[in-house]
Parts: sequence; structure tokens; C-alpha cells
Amino acid sequence: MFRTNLDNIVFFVKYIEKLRNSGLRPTKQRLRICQVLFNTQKTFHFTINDLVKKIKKQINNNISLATVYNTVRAFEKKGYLKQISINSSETYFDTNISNHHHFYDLKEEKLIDLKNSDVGPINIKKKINGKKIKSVEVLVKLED
Amino acid sequence: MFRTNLDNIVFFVKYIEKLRNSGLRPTKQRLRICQVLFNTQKTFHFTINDLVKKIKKQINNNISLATVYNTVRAFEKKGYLKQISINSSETYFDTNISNHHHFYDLKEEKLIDLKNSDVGPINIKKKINGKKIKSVEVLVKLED
DNA sequence: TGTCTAGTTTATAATGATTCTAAAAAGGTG
DNA sequence: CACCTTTTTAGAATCATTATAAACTAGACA
Repeated sequence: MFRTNLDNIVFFVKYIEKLRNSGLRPTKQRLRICQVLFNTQKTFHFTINDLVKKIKKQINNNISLATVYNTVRAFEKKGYLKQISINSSETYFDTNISNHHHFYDLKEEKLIDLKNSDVGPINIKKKINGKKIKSVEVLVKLED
Repeated sequence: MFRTNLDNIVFFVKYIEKLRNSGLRPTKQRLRICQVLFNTQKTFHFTINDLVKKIKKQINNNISLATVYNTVRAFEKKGYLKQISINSSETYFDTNISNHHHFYDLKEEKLIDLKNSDVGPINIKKKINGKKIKSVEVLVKLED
């Protein structure tokens, strides 16, 4: 079913647990998507379309588009992925769920990570009664 | 053609000039949209859909949907409107073109302006070769 | 004032991302 | 294995937005 070297086995056992623990059944499709998204050191940004291409390329197997959408939404809800707030016709997601910011290159339509140390501390002085801050995202738009 | 009190005349003369100066012909439709967007002290956020409703309500006259889209895009390109980077099925625009930031109330799905003085200075330390910063937008997501 | 031309508006069709549907398949419990 | 629930799936439906191409209009100039 999957490649059988030790690293892969470890990876799948880990993600089977992870999915179960968050109330998601560890289906073949979800584990394959985990493999594409998380079986790497590097974090990255992607659209659903990017992900579908990556799945096709990395795994010789088709997952239906609806499932990819469902899975990404489920992972986002569980906090395994973050949606990036940017105006684009497609929705962007980020495998880097830590608090961090982005450059957006308007010409290339590409997102670039800003490390937390690349941005000075952000001080939000205003408070709204009964609401608390969930996240603070900075988007720096770049032009030529 | 339009209401004829002095304030309105002043407003239209001003916007006829403004449009001409930026290379846009001051058509009836564009001037009506200016009236809805800019003939008020208050700035506000809107979607195309909001704007169409506002036009229907304030002006007893139909402007085709395509024209509303074209006009809003044109105004944005000329800097009379700002697009707000937020993930929503509809695109949001802001009549407040000054540098400022937003709260986004996740539950109510509502944008709230943050005055510049509500946010401390933001220091972007990273530089990208050949690119310059066009804008820095902070989006503060709120939960209950 | 009429004519001309490029820019604009318009209704409608087309596009494209995303969600919905409902039937088939699969996971997990006993 | 049997059962029930969740998940997957292909395809249809939806919704915002853009494209199209024909009719119209602003502004320039005679």
C-alpha cells in the first residue's frame, strides 16, 4: 500500500495516531495527503490546485477533488494547516502553523515567509469588549 | 439628472475633475458610484454586492453589475479605493485609503477599523532585492 | 451643431473555485 | 462477519468574477 522503509512506517504510525486523536479516521486518502503535506522538514504555501498537482506527481494515485477540499478544510479546522488571508482567486494554505507573517509579491503572485525575527514586535493597543485576539497577521505587499 | 442643491453641485464638479485628471471619463454611472462611495464623511468597508444594494437604495436607477465591477476595479487601480486582504468568498473594499489596519471578528464576520494610533509602529527588517514595500497590512483576528 | 473615435456600458455568456448531493466504499466496534 | 457511521467520489450546482461583443456616449474637432 505504501512504500515500506522504516521512516515511512514511523511517519504513518504517527499520523494514524494524530488523526485518530483529533477524531478523524485515518483513511488512505488522508494519510496520503499527510504524506504530501507533512513528510518533509520544509513548510510551504499552497492552493488546492497546487496540492492536487503535488499528489498526482508524488503519489501514483488519484484522490478526488472533493476529498482534497474536504481534507484540507478538516486539517485546517484541527489546526494542522493555516489559511492565509490574502486576496487571490484561490485560497492559500500554509503548512507552517506557527505565528508568522508574509510578503506577497504582487507581480509574481507569490507568498514569501517572514520569520518572526524579521518583523519587530506588534503592539495592538485597542481592545474590543468580550473579544480576544486570536491571531495577528502582517501582510507586506511588494512591488517592483 | 441629479439633485440640484449646492453641495451636490460642488461634489459633482469636484469628482468630474478628479475622474478626468486620472484619465477616467466622468460618466453618469461613475459619478453616481462616487456619490454613493464618497459623498459622506464616514469611510466604510463593502463588497460589490453591498455596493449594488446601496446604489439601488440611494439612487433610483440601475447600473449594470459589470459596470459596478469595472468601476470599482478602476477606482482601486487609481487609488480611490483599497482592496482588503481577507479570506472571504467576496472581495472587500475600503473607502478609507489611508494606511490603517483591521480587526476581523471571526464570529460576526465583520471588519472593524483600527486607527493607526491603535497599532504601534511596524518594523519590517527583511528586504527583498529589487522589490519595494507597497503596503503593510495588519489583520487582527478576534474570537469570543 | 454634427461627425468621428476611443472609451464606456450593458446584458449575457463563460469561467473557475468551491460546495453540494447522494450513492458507493471503507473504518471501526462488537 | 455484521452493523453503523464516516468518508469518498463523480458529477451537478452555486456563486463571485471576468469576458464578449454590440450599443451607446463623452469629448474633440470641423
